[in-house]
Amino acid sequence: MAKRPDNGAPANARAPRRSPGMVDVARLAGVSHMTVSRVINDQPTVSQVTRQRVLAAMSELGYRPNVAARALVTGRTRTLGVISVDTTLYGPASMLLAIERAAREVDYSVSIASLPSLERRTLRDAFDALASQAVEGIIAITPHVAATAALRHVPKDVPVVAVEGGKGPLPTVAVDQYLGASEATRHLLSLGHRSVGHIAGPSDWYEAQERERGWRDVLVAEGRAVPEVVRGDWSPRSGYAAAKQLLEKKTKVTALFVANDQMAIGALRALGEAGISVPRQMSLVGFDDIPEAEFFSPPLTTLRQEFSDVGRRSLELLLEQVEGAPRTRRRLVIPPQFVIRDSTSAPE
Amino acid sequence: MAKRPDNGAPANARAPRRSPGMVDVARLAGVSHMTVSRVINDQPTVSQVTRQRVLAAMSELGYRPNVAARALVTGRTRTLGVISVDTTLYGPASMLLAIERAAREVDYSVSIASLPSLERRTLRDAFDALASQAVEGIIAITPHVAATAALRHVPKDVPVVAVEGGKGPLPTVAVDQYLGASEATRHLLSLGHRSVGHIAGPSDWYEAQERERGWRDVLVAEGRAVPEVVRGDWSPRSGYAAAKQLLEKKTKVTALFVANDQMAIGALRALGEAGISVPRQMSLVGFDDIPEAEFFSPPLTTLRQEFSDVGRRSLELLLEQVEGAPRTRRRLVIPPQFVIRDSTSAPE
DNA sequence: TGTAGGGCTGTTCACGTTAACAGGCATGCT
DNA sequence: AGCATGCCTGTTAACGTGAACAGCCCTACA
Repeated sequence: MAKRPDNGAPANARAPRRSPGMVDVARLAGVSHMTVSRVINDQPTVSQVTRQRVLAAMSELGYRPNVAARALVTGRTRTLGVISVDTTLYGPASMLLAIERAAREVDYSVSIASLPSLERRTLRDAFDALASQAVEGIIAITPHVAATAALRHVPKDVPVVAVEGGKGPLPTVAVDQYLGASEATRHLLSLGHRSVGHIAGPSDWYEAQERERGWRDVLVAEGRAVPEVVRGDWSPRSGYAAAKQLLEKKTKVTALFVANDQMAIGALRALGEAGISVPRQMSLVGFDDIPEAEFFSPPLTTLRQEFSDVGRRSLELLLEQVEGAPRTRRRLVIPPQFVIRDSTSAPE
Repeated sequence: MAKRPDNGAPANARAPRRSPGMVDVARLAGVSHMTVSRVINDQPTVSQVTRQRVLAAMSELGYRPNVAARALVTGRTRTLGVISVDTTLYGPASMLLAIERAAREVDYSVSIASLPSLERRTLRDAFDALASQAVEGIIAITPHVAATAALRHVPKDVPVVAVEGGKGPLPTVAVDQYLGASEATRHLLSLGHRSVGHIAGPSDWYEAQERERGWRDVLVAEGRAVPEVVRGDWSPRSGYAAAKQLLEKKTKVTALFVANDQMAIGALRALGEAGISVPRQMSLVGFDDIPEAEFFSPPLTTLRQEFSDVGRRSLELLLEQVEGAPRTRRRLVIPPQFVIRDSTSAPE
């Protein structure tokens, strides 16, 4: 791209010696390059003495197998890709971490591609970036319904596992958001609250939809009023704004189910500013159990998602496809864990 | 590794057709594979008509360049590696995200390797994992002093940039922790506090050391008493424990500089439980400005680190090395930004 | 008209590895 | 002794791409 002269520079300090290859090792060990290959790949048909000699030569030369050459001939890269939304969020970050750890354990490396926004175009870009690297499989942490939908229109020549995606044709790992939301709502009702308000996540997120649905269904089933939903974008700031907005409404409520912990801390702040005491005047339940939740004021009742579990499971599912059976259409659902702390109580 | 029969299965539904290569495109377009190569690499010496024909053939066949073959012949992989500690923390996660975005923009892909613990052995493993993939450069987000030290003993054939590492032989990008800590401490003193307590981070973290040093130096310079430090591990829980421990000590203090925001929320909780009002009876300053900090009760005065900036800069530094000059020994220091909110005030 | 030169295209080779097959050399059996 | 067998090792041929060089044709100029 950049035009350089590239000719008038005789000072070729670029590559004084290129890195040693199998032939170099072979020469030093007095064997053929093929024997070196066999040693590297742990094939049993090499005598102990030869193996030792080769090993010695390898370490003397600081030999490293050339992955490109290997990939070229085997057609396998032992690389996996992870597509993820904003990896700054606690959930995606934890999953990514777990995936990488588990992958390295079985000798796969992990490439990442983040998703700046939620357009379909963007998912394609991320997918292509990964596919161009010849990853052998992709885990898509794409909680937007739009993104999950876009996943269906993606080339089928590379295995994909969706995490937290809606129901689709792909193997999926997800936490049971609906169940968690139901539990939260039922818990609040059982404490004696007449109804429960809801600060929801962005409407195009699968998780937000499910949590809202779980909440709504319980209220309806129990014959309670269903207050109007206020919506945030998962950020503490939006939770703050949502709670403020909620307080201005006529519909008074004594309990609030907030779709994630970050918004909950914003809500907590807004409630504090309005002089409303939690849980005395308002009960609050969050979702996620981020490490901070236990130390909110008051400590937050919430639903714990085992993100690292989700990450590990999604990798398992992916490897199944990469190494084995052609198409699994499994959907793995992991229940969240209800953690009761001090932000919920009976109404005054 | 796994022994399969692999012979008695005539149903070879494995690879009905292998993916098309340059020769296939070339044949379809009626040119040589070399012309296809030229089109792909945007070389100007291809006529418009030919180029169009090749392009058409490529898209008809769904051709994707084979990165392995390309890497084999060029010796370049256009892959970068990021080694990072616990990417669940807000800082590392933000940097990783910024790095990936910036890298993709210039057509590099990013592989990750996490660091389970802080032993030197582990850093070597991570480094090796990346090096075996033939990454062209590595960004090491390794705030442990031990890890940074270990970085020195790493093969020199691949460019490395250290992020938040101590002073060493490597190019480095870091936030000025010392400056931030000084500012925080001076701010508290200027409000009228006699001295300032400190909840420090783990002693083997470079950032923790610098923040402690900045705090201590200001106290000493101003001739104030230097209270004993209590140490946490960055987690909210440890901040909670540290604050509790601090309250039991005889040395009473009216202001506290906490080494990060997560510990600050733990401390806030402990203070709350002890009936100590912030900022009336105790002023508090954190570090990082995580998104939640603004919504603590009360909103936290803290030092903002522009993590995405750090990430972007470190990538620039790395690319300089990868693509250009042989050895930069630059150290880029970014000042943090002091954000005053409601957790600090004059003492009662 | 001859020829130099530029624009465009093709041929050949090398990159470092694994797959497939071909031995060589003992050993053990008939 | 002859031959099969098993263990170990080597030879050769891909894999798909880019670098280097060679050559074609057409134009411009002497």
